[in-house]
Amino acid sequence: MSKAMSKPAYHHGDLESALLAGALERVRQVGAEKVSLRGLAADLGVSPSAAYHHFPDKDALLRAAGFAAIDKLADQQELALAIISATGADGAVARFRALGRSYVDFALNEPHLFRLAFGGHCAIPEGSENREPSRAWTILTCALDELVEAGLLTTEFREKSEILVWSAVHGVATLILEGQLPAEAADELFDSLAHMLGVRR
Amino acid sequence: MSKAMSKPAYHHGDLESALLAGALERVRQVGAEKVSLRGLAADLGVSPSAAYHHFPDKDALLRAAGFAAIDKLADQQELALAIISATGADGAVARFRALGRSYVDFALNEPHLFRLAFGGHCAIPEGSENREPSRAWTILTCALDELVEAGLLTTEFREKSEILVWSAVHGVATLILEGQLPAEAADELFDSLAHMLGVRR
DNA sequence: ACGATATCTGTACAGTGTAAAGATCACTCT
DNA sequence: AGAGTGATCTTTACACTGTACAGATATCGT
Repeated sequence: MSKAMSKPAYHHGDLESALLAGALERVRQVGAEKVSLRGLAADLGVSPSAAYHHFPDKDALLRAAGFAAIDKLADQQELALAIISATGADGAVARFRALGRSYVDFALNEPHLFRLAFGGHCAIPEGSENREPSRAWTILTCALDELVEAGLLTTEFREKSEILVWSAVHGVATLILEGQLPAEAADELFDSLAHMLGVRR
Repeated sequence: MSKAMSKPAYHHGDLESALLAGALERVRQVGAEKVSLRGLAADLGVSPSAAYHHFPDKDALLRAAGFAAIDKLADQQELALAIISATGADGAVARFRALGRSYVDFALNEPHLFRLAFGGHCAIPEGSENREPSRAWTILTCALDELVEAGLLTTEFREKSEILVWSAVHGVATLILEGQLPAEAADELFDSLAHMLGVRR
């Protein structure tokens, strides 16, 4: 009943989390389409088909790794928020900007993880009414709430801003990543957003 | 010296464009990671390794197909512009909105092509100074010019809008496609953009 | 007409995902 | 404690993949 708790178990330890961690790291290094289940199993000292007792598919393993990557992105965003707070940079605008920066930095520093997360492997199960908002979403809404509290953003305009901001930041990250926009585009975008939000009376 | 011009050539016709068209169609139907070079060759009545006289790699073929997909997207945008013009909808805003719609419609109607185009297969060769702007870019800038001419967009704000608008539309398309945003998010985004641009004095 | 060259075939190999059946260990129940 | 149960892993095997290499074949320039 206990799964993947502590390190020593019996045959291997616990393969499930080892597979997940290994897959995540391998994707991080060489990209999702170049990781082989067999190679991963070999590195873990386990037989080629051992993984099938923990994941129905290679795709299922990669999907799990993709969700872990999404989580890593959220971690990094929270870390960026913590850092900017410690730095003492006052404004809610600074925090807001730091969020955007950390998002595109993640995309550029970990392109394989970013593509794994948003490249079709982690599509949501389709009929999902009870979809809890993703961590990225809640982090974003909190930052927007701060802007509203600071009087920098109209309440009426706030709700519309959610989708706009997330889409813009995500879009610029992927477009830079795929070479469709130069790297400087990110800062220009942040300028536009700040100008656009901060200028509201 | 002539490559891939007219239909009848000698052994097969011209394999190069047949391979490209076949790859594009197969990706369209089942997704890039499920097309096999061998299966494609078999369907074309050709030996397994025939493709290697036209493309150095399977990846090279897929990359070529990806660029074709990008072109298809641009085609669809121009078609959307033509339609909205014929409809007689007056404003530059309507044209602008039609562009956005066609972009996310393409992503949702042809998810596999969209992912092929922006999923890492078509990254730009890195050191590209003389990068001519993509068709999507020029189409977008033209639409923005129209908005400026119509007096709906400040010239000062226009330049910043380019990156913002493209990023936002591309972002919302991929986020919807990956299930991170509901389909209605696209229209809400367009509202935000229209509000944001049109409201400028 | 005749080489030169581009195009395609045949064969082969290493590597892949995964299905099926058997082995091995931890744990539970009496 | 001892037997059985179920989870975990191994072995073996199969169909399939991308692609290298050595020839065959048809086309074109001269």
